[in-house]
Amino acid sequence: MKLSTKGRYGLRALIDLALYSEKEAVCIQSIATRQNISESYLEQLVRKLKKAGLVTSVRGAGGGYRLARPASEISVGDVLRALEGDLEAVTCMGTDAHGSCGSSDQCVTKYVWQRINDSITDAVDTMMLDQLVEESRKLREQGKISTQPCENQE
Amino acid sequence: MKLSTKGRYGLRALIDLALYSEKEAVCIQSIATRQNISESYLEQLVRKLKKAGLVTSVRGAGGGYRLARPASEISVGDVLRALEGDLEAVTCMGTDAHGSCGSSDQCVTKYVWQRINDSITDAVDTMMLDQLVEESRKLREQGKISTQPCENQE
DNA sequence: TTTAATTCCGACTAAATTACTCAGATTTAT
DNA sequence: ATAAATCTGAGTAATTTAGTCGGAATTAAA
Repeated sequence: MKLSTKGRYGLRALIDLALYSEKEAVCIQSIATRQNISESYLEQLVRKLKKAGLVTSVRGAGGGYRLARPASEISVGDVLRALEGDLEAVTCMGTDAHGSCGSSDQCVTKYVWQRINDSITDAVDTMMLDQLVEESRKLREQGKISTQPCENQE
Repeated sequence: MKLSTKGRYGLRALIDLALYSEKEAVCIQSIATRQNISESYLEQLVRKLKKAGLVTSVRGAGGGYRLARPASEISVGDVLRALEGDLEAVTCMGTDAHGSCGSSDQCVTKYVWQRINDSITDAVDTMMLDQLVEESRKLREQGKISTQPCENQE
C-alpha cells in the first residue's frame, strides 16, 4: 500500500520541470542533480511521462524536456498513473471485467475497495501541478528549498 | 499502491468471523474453507489480528476465534492496519520524526502525500465492520453468496 | 565534418517483499 | 490417551522494486 519511488521521484521531477522549463527545455541531468535522483533511473521515469503524453522532448545537444501542456491541466493523478499504473488499491470492481470471479457483484468487500479507490482517485485528480508549482515558488521566495527530497521511508 | 492479500483475505476472514462466531468460537479451518483461503496462511493473518487485539482465541479442541469487541467498534482501518502495517501511501510527514530528511517541512510533495494519506484514512476509518456484516446478511437472504472471493488481480 | 551533448531503448541485476508452506510444540475437550 | 485446535518460527519460490549498463540515434556547435 505504498507509493513506489517511481511516483515519488517522478512527481518531484515534474514539478522541477514545470519550474525550470519555461524558457528552454531542461535535460535529465539538471533535474537529477537538483532533485538528487539517479540520472539513469530518472531517464526511465521521464520516458514513461513522455509515453503518457505529459512531457515533450527535444533531442540532440541542448535538448531536454518540457511540459506537454500547461501545469494547470496536469493532475497529480495523471502523473502517478503514468508512473505507477493504475492507482486502485484493489482491482476487483468491474461492471463487466471480472474474470475468474463468478460473483463480483455479490461480494461485500467490493464496496470497501471501491470506496478506498474512489477516495484516492478524488484526492489525486483534484490536485493540479500548477498549485504545487505555485506553492513551491512561495517557499523559494522565502529562501527555502522547495522540491528537495524529503522522503525517509523506513 | 496495491493492498496485498493480507488485507484482502483478512477483511473477508473477519467479516466471516463476525457472521459465524456469535454462538461459538470459529476455527481457522471453517473460515478457510468458506472463504477459500489457504489454512496455514490464514493462520498467520489471524495471529496478526489477535496481536492487534481485534480477535480473541480459545485454545484446544473445540476452540477457535471470536471478535474481541462488537463489530460496530471495529473499523476497516483497524483491520487493514493490523495486517498491512500503516496505510500511508508515503511516509514523509513527521512533525518530528524525519530522519535523513533535512527539510521535510519545506517539501512541496509533502502536501500531496498528506492529502492522499488523509483521504485513505478517512475512508477506512469511517467504515465499520457491522455495516459490512449487515450488507452481507442482506445478500445472503437474497440467496446470494456474500463474502466469497471476488478478486481477480491481473 | 567531427565532437560532444543529449534523448532513446532494451536488457540485466541485486535486494526486498509477497504469498505462501511446513514441522512441530502447546493446550484442552472428550 | 487422543484428537482437535491454537501457537510459533523458519524456510522458500515468485514477483516487484529500484535501480544499472551499454550502446544506438539525433542534433547543436566548434
